[in-house]
Amino acid sequence: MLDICKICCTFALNLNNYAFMKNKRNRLQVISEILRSTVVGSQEELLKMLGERQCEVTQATLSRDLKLLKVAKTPLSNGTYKYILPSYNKPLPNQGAFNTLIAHGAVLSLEFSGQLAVVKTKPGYASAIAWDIDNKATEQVLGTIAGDDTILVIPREGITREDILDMLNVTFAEKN
Amino acid sequence: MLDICKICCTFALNLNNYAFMKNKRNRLQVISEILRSTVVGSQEELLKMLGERQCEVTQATLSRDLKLLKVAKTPLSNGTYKYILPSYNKPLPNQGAFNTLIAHGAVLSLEFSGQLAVVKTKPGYASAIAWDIDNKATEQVLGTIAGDDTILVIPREGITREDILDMLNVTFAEKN
DNA sequence: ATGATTGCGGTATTTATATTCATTTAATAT
DNA sequence: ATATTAAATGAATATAAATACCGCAATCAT
Repeated sequence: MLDICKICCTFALNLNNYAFMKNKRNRLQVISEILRSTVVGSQEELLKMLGERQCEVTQATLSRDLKLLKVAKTPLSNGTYKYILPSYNKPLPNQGAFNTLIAHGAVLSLEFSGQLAVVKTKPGYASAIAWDIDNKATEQVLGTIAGDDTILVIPREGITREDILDMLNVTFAEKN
Repeated sequence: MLDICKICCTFALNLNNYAFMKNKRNRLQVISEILRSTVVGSQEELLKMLGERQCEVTQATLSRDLKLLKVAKTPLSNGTYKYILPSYNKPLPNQGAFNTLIAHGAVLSLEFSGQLAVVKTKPGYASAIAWDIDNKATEQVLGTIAGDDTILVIPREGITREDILDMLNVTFAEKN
């Protein structure tokens, strides 16, 4: 007897309309967005930002949310701290070049063989794209080896195909 | 007037002899090792582990150390937390000749993923080093694939990580 | 319906972490 | 050596973050 909660449903259909929403799901979304686009150094700070976006909660809830989202707190070089989303929903810094290449059809295919991934590219493009992958997915990828039109991607230990797919999906998604 | 601190020098040469060391440099090293090999959820916990390794400090110092090392605290799926090292100061997996080569700068790192090993080198060095490996380690190594700055080493079946490390140490010992 | 169950979220609190301040220790210059 | 400067550290404290506890509201099972 599957019955869908009307409220949840409503919100599910309005994921991007933050104005009048005050449920968890949306809040998590908002938190993600903020953390993706801003350097936030404490929960209090984040709390304030949430407030500005009509998400009024307490620090306790925020702490729970961050735990749920697996947001890590990491020191920065400038002596401050930053909350960062886990890699699979982390923005790839400087997405420009890589996506442009995809958009232009430089990346032809992606296939897996066991733990390894192979990216086929237009001739000559491999090293350029491999460099991008190296730099944007250091968390998932141990290294890449590029020939002329083929890149071998070696995921880190513990990284699943899904992880790699997620990582690339984010990238691929951006092209549209 | 460049004069090298004798103590630092000593310690630099004895990075693995923790027994009698109680300086910062070493402690950071120890902390790295612990975090690399253990799930640590709080500074207190880490503090205890340090104590067991003759690094007795206070939480204050530890906090500063972690900040220095840019260690992030991240939630795990099981509801606990973990301190994680940033990827760029990940393991220099062992000591010895190979590390000397690392120190000399041509080989930047060696990491394993499953049965495979990936060697990172300075740009342009990969094929040269791969060639050496190919020729001197046919017993352990099935083959290598070199890009510009990355070598994929494919060990033969039954060859352990230890074997590979030993091989590399032997192979590169002669070079210095 | 009605009681059970679950998940969310706030308050108060505990626990954990960062920092200030004072002191010691080590490096550098004289 | 000795003085000077800088780095490292501990004790105490301030700040930040996690959680125990409670109540509420929504769903579920009967």
